[in-house]
Amino acid sequence: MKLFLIDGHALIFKMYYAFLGRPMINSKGTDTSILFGFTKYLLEMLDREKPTHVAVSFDPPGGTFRNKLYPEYKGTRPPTPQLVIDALEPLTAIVKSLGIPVLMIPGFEADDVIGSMAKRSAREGFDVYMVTPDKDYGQLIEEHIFQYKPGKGGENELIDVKGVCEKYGIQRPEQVIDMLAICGDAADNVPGVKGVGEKGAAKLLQQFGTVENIYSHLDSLTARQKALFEEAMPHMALSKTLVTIKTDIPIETSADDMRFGGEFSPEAAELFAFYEFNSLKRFLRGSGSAQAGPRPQGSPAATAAPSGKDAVVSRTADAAILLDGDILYLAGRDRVRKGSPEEFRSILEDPAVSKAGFGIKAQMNALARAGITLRGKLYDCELLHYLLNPESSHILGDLLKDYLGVESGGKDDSPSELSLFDSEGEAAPERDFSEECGALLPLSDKLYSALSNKRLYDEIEEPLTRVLSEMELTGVKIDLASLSDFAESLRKSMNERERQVRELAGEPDLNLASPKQIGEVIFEKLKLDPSARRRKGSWPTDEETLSALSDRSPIIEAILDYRGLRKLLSTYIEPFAGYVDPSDGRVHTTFNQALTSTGRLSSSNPNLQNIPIRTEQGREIRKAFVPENPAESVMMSADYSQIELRVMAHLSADAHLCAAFRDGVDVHAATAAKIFGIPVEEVTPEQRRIAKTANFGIMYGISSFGLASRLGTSRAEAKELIDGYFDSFPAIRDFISATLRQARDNQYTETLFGRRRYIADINSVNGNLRSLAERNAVNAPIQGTAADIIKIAMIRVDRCLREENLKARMVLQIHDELLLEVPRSEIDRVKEILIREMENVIPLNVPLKVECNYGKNWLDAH
DNA sequence: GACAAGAGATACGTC
DNA sequence: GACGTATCTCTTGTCA
Repeated sequence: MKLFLIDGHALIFKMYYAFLGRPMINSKGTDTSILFGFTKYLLEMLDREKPTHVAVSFDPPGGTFRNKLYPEYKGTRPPTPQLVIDALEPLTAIVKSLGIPVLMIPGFEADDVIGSMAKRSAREGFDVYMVTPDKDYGQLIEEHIFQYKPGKGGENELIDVKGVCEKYGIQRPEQVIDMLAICGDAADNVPGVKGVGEKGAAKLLQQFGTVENIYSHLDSLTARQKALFEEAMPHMALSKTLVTIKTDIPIETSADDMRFGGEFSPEAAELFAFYEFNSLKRFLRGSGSAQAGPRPQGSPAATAAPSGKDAVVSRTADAAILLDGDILYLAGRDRVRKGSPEEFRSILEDPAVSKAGFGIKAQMNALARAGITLRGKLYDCELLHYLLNPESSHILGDLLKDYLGVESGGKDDSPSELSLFDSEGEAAPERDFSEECGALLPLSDKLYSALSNKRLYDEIEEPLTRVLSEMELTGVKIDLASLSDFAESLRKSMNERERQVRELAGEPDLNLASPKQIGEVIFEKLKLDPSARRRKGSWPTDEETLSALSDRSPIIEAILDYRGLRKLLSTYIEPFAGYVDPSDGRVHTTFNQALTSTGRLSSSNPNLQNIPIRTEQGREIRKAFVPENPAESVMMSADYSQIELRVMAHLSADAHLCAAFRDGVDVHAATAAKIFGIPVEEVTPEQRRIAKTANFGIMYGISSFGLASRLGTSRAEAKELIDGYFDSFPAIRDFISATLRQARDNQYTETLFGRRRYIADINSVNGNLRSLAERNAVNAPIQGTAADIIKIAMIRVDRCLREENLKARMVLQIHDELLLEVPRSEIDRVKEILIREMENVIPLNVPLKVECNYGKNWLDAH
């Protein structure tokens, strides 16, 4: 892993001087020299060095701790040129638009931030490159920390431990501190020992090691040197402090926040157009709709740069919106307005006005239905809070209370009614939400500031909202006519089964849907299993229990058949008619983006993520998912092959599992070969099945008990299998222990992209709770990373389809699968896009593999 | 005491 | 491991 930490101020100054004689002025008369030079240098460096992680640090406005220690610090410098001051805000916006976090901590200079981040990251296993011409950084260099020094004419110098020691004639890089303290620094107005320069200092340091040790041996110095050092004595400690770069300031930004995927936000294109960086546009390949044109009122800088005074909570959105029925509330920082959506159309559609809100997707859909496109960056408090803690409840009233101390709501409102836009989409009648809307701005500021990994919001959840909104609005066509034929035959079989069961039971009025009645018949009347015990006062009649009794009586098979048929009819067939929108004949599900604890989406009203596929009869239902016009379009499905197992292979870096995926072999068979210690050709289907169950079981953090029940073996055998598995794949055992340790220490686990799930019960004294927590702890990063990956893929696929003006539309996401409706003329192109974008979301230790097929309906698309 | 609404349990579909 | 839905069954609330 390669982390580039860029000293933003140093680079700004470098560019200031570089363009001093020949400024670049754009068509609007703005001097863009520094912005252009900086951006060009940055992009070229990224392109050349291909870092995996990047961050830029700027000095914060206002003084630092050094000024407090020594008011004359940097006191001799001429005032900062206005061009440099003016460049800071726009550069912050540009850097952020390139997907690079800006590190700025009040009271500390960029070098302290970089020093602390460099040391921390080196400990975390990074090779760190500090991009700066400043010689002070030499003190930070160590085995995995380098100084990357921009030189003249595009040449860059890489300084390592050996390099810095040779340069100053010292033994250790830390001695740079002593060196600077002795020599002083005219630019920073650090006094040092007057009369002793680099050469003299190097000689003394070679002999004595440190400034302190020199003072202990003053008598060994020449008389002149002794006098000079004695004179400098009173301020030497201060000099040393001033030149020592801090390496221990806590920085919130995590490694994942700095991950650099070469993905630039659409704002980058807008900014490049605005500043007329025409020659740099080539770097923005495939990065969003570039809407050229001027940006009003200085946004996005307004949303980007934290003010020096209030850096803890930065301002996020420009306006807040809240749509309640036909009333739109629109809040600025000073007042709230109320009116019809149409009255606020221009603001709603203005991409330069960022908006705070709560549950924005539903409101975006409602606006879209009114012909209004909600544009601009969104700060959805529900989503932000979901990222902060996915498992807590996200209720606006509660958030206002918890984060702002605002008791909102009229006297008549019970707190639960404050949950706006619940499934009914209905808020309390005649309630005025002005107060809530006004509070959304400070709330979004706080939530966003509280987020440790902002990229997860900025680059995944926020852009995904629009994609999901589009998908919901598009909907999917269901061929009700074909379903009704199928339903008729199912109903016949079901009724026949019902008749059989009642006859075999001798109960003409038996309700087969009642587990209570079924239990009584099986265990009390027919006594099919005398050894069975009631659990929690009722007889167990689940499929597993009943299947075990299938040879005792034909009634068992008939009951199970009945249940299967009934499930299909009542869950997947009969309700569909009610979900079809009469205006377009399509079903519009709702994707809940802020619900699951792992980061997956869920689908409801209806749930289109659990349409049957396993059984022959169930699969039939998928035939009803068809394109709008079969002559023109097809259904296309693209699904990740074994994504969670691949994620586990990556996270654990297990050599065998990774190799199996890289070689493209059957992983379950390879697993079996390893566990059973036999050549892969000799693996039997049964052994493969066991290995497959084990693979999934391990991922779910399954217990020996759970595995035994899945495999239908004893706990002892299952335990043996697990042990054998871990012996064969020790890296996975290590991964699980490390994950559990992390969960115990932090109370949370994280996905590859930094999505957190809190594991509250991980240290519980209740064994059951603790075991469940442990399984959650292991499962969440795996399932969650897979969820992050497909979310990113959806955003990119959506972008590609737009950029190429394709008519193909995503209609469903089923966790590891995307379903699209694709015009026949676009089949090849869309297939190419799907495979490319989905497989290349992020490079892992193993390849991501996508299967893509199409057909006249969803079933045929597999 | 009848009825409705809500909560919880059970079962089962998907990934 | 993560979900959503249908159904039954029991409890609680409301009204006469």
